[in-house]
Amino acid sequence: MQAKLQKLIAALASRESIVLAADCEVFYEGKAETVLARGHRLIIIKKDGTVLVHQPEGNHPINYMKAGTECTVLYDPPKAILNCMHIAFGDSMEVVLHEIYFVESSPLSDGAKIQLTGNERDMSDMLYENPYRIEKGLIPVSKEEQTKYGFIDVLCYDENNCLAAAAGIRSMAHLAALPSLRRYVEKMKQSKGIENVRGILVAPMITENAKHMLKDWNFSFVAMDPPKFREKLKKSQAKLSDF
Amino acid sequence: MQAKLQKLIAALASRESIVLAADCEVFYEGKAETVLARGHRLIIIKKDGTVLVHQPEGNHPINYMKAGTECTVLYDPPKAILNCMHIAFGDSMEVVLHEIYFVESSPLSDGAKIQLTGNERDMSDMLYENPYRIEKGLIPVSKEEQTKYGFIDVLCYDENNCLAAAAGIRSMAHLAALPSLRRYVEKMKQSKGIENVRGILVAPMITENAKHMLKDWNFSFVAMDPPKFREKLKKSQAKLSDF
DNA sequence: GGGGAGAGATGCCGC
DNA sequence: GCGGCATTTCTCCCC
Repeated sequence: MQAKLQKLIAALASRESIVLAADCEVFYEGKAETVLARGHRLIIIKKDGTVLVHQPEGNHPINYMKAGTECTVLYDPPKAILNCMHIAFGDSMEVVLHEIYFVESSPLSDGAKIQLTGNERDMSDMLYENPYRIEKGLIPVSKEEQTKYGFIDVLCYDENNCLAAAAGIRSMAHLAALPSLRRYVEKMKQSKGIENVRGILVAPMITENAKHMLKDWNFSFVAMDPPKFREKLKKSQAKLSDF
Repeated sequence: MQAKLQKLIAALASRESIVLAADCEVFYEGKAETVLARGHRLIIIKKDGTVLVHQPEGNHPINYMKAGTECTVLYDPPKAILNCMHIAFGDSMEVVLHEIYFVESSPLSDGAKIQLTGNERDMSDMLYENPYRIEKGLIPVSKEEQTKYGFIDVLCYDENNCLAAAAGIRSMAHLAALPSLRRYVEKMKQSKGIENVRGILVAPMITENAKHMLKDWNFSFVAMDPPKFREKLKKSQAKLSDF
């Protein structure tokens, strides 16, 4: 125990990335309060002060502290205490270590950023670039307009010269997706003094409740999948072959 | 490299909890697609098939695979490839290992469940048990009614014998919190054939937009903090001292 | 820094 | 399994 604690204390001082496996209890107090009885866990301490406690199953840390946490170690035989405090957030976590199985650390460095495709931004771009996929004859006017009342993806005129606001959701469209579209349509009616502004929700799927609410408002739903990386890749390759 | 790979392969076969620190690239393909350039990371593989890739800073895994993932290792000098597949989800992640700094594993077991207080359930209980904190004269009728159109915390009659639906939010109340309350109030009006059903949102804080929307609907807002562990403790101690 | 909305959200519960 | 909703949500973007 003492040798492993020494290793842990040295690693904390050096600000390396640390992993330990231990039999421990955990107590958290902050935005909520939690108690976790004794069990075997992995504890990760990052150089920015992030602390994660992971059980041997499940995707999520069972307890965590965000970046900026200060960790101190107290040896109180036969147990040890890892004390984690985040002063600014008023958060504290206490890990009572009954046994340590291993401690490892390494001075990791990583500046890479992840590149992701198939998200809402790609959906929005696709709607603007291919309005015909929403409906024949649509002419885009503006894209991704951030208003005081919400967010709209594409504002268009339809073939009857009627204003239409289209909002895109990359996955299942729930009730929560609707108020911003509704708010925006209402605001357009008022500010332009028009009676008829259409609302169109574009998503691969929609829940029954959301469908009912759309019907109540006389809004439309258009089923469409979000673009994926391979499609984008194909498209950019096609463009290259044009030259 | 080869010795550490052997250790990794043995640990995967034994279904222990594994941690490795490595210089690696990561490619994911599934619900979206991601590319992560070379850098130093911690990789955690749990016995249930959860795989987490953590950069040396930040709370969240930069890449992950959920429980049920199958991992295989391929040695392709001078690099190695950790291949992670989740057939049922159609997800795959490839970790290209350029250098391994350490590999550790341990047969962790943990059946403990976390106990949490100060969440939305506690908020709901408090509203039902102390309706006077919302408004004088409220009489609770039902609690946490799950309806086809949404979720309501407490349904009451007020001192004028008017139906009032109260929804509690434990933190900042956003626009997204409102549609279910609205839907519920509308449904109550229709089903009971009543003109006047009140909607009350209870939360410690509310955004400006949500406040405006409430005003449009003639709903009320009541500011209230969620209960915390210490309060609950104090209350239960007070109850004990009654005897 | 606060507010609004998305996320490869995740996880839980209810039907 | 789908749907609705909470989460110590977290993170990004924009005012």
